[in-house]
Amino acid sequence: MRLSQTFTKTRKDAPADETSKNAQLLIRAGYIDKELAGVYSYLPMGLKVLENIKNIVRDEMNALNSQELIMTNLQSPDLWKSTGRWDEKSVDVWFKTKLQDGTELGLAWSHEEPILNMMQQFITSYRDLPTSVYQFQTKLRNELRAKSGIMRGREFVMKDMYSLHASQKDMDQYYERVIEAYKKIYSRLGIGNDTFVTFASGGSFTKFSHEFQTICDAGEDTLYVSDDKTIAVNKEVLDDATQELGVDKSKLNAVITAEVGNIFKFGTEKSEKMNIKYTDSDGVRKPIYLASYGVGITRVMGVIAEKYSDDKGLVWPENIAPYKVYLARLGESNEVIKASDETYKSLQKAGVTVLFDDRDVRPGDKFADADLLGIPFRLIISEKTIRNGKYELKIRTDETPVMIELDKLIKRLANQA
RNA sequence: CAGGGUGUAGCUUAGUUGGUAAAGCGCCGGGCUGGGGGUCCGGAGACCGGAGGUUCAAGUCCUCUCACCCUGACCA
Repeated sequence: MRLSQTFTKTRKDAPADETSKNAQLLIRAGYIDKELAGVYSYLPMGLKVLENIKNIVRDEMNALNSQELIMTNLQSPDLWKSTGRWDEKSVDVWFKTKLQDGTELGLAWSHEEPILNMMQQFITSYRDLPTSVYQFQTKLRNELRAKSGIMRGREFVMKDMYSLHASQKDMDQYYERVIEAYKKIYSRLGIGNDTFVTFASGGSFTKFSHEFQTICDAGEDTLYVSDDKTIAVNKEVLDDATQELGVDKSKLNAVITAEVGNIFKFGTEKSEKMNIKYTDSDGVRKPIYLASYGVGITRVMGVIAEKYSDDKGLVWPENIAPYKVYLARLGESNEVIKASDETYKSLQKAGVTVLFDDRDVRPGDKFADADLLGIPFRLIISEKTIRNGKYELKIRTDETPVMIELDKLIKRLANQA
């Protein structure tokens, strides 16, 4: 993409009404725009980041043989009434609306009931199990208070997966595979080392659920972690969980974290309430075992923005950066224009995503934008680099650049997909 | 939802005891520049969140209201 053709602009000042680091940086860089409190639009480059995160998650879900679909945002109250979750005393984040004829509708804050109801049409026999489906969906939640930029909004993107099984054992085994897949996801997203699988409250269906919590100052949770990082317990279940695990809680250290994923087993509780059943090999109708698995996609983006940034701006991990290279042309001579145009084409041809700063602005503006946007590699083409016959490459996190030949450069950048 | 705070140009802000709005950034035109948001000249851009009230006169005082932020509560 040529920067001269993008409509977004960077800015020096963050809006006064944004105090969270993630929103300040993302708005300054032109990745997102605030529409309402807790409601953000994703602009072209922000969307690229979001899609990159989704693609990593999608990849791992597909590897679990889960099938992607997409459910609706308008929901019928009937299903939710069957599980007692239409009542605002039970679920206090509902947005509710009406059709013109007065029929009540709910706006999707979750999709458990609708997705399971839909699945019942197809899953009727033990031969149909196990199966697993997932989606990336916009959830609408009437939170009393939105906060922390895109980390806790009233409208956000979530990946939710649901697995259906004929037995507890099968569900347990799949659940373990999902934990491993989640670990891979967070590792590929660049936050693996700071993300813990934790024991958390299981709500009414199971004693504990597992949360994936990432160390982040802007987070809302407190985790107690063992020195070797193998045990992590959410504060809300500290006493119960340490007792269950036989761990001395005084040996655990508190850290502030943000919840980036939550998985839990419903077992047969929910399918019994919703009457979701299959016919087993013995001809008996039995409730389906269910488990569900979420990843807060937009929240992950916020957490990464919080964690990977410095005083100059964002520092995207390579896997999710909107572009891999920021190609800055310094100078407006025909020679420099020609050389940079050619490099732009060569990189694209090699499959390297490039944001080409072809604007006629001062070098300082380009350096500042390259840093603020957080593109992993900055490549400079100028009279100087042309004279040297080499290109100047700087990694976002490095202080000093290196000089490199084009073929080596392309090899280096193209190999890092 | 409770408590606290803030609304003035696209953004960040200033605005005195009430007298019809000022600057920086950004934007437009031009000059000098050209490796870390440079500089100079000229210009456009705001019915001061909204409604009502007090007053000869309201950005400023009063009432109501809306929005946004923070702390807490809440958070399958």
